[in-house]
Amino acid sequence: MKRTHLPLNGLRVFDAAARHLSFTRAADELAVTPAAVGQHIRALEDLLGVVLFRRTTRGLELTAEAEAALPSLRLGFSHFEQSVALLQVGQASTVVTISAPASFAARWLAPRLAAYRAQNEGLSLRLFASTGPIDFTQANIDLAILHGPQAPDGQPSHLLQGMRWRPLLRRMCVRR
Amino acid sequence: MKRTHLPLNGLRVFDAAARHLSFTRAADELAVTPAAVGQHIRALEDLLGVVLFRRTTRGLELTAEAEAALPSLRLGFSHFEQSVALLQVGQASTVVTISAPASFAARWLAPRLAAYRAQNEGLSLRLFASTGPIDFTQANIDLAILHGPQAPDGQPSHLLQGMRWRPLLRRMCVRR
DNA sequence: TATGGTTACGGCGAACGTAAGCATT
DNA sequence: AATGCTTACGTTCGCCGTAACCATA
Repeated sequence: MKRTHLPLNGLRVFDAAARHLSFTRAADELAVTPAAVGQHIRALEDLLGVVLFRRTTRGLELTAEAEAALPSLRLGFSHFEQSVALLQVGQASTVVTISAPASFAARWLAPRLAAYRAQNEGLSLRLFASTGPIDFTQANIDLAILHGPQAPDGQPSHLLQGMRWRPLLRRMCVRR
Repeated sequence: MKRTHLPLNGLRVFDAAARHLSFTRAADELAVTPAAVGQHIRALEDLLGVVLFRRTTRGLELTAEAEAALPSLRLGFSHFEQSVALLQVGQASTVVTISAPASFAARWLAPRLAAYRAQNEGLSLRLFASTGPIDFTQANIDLAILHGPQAPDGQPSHLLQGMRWRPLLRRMCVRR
């Protein structure tokens, strides 16, 4: 089946139900009702033309087909989790990415940053030298320092040493 | 991020957009509009707090974070595809699973089946000896042969040699 | 002017919950 | 009775399309 048409949500429900061997407990994990789980599994079985579970009066048993497919499915989820984890590297609260003009970064910021780093064990600072106007949609910047006559489009800025220091929050924060 | 909360559909859109480096072409692949793709990507970026694409006026560029996450994401999809393929083993039109009483299978069916096999190169027949009443929700049976005074719950059946031969189609077929 | 991403808004259908039912222990 | 899957039915909300907008080449 082509990637475009994979029943992703159905597969997730299948994985949960198979791990718990119970629609009820799977529903609990997924924060839905058992009926919703049953509907997903039924839809998946109908779509693929394969019975996934033998329904016994006390719980479930996996069919041979389901058993065969589960290892790959779980590998798939593991890779998805890893992928999202990689996306969120730099999102950990201990990593801050700062953009600043190259000269300012070198002469003013870097020395103070070194001291700050020394005092904050475990805090990771990434420093980017900016070349032009900062666009928070262009990179994953947490904090930008730049200079100019005025802050663009009314974003909050603070005067810093005769320069303007602009704590332009990244979109994640700005948007509640 | 926990498996339960992975934004699966968003990740699929991300994968498509990253492969094409274009929301428009990704939308084409996914059979939706570019607006829908943009909405998914935006939602994913907001959810994860990560910018995935630099929007240039002519197309897209991947951010470093996105670049780092893509290999795992694609591995994940590959495993999902393999998993579904495994589920559908036995669904290929060249594989038919037949359930029949053990004695009937051995004495009547097996010899004829052998001949039929010989005449139909590439057709794979799986034969299951049934022990009790057939329940199509209990296994992945394509065709069941059994005997008794009457077919259960009005499912279509054909008289076969003084026994009742019941072509109880599996759910996939019955339900259009 | 053509291309392509962005935004606002409204409609529709899939997904869900509720509640009742059924089978088994 | 208690557990647990199933089914019917009504509702809701997420996804999508439309259409207008904006920026660049």
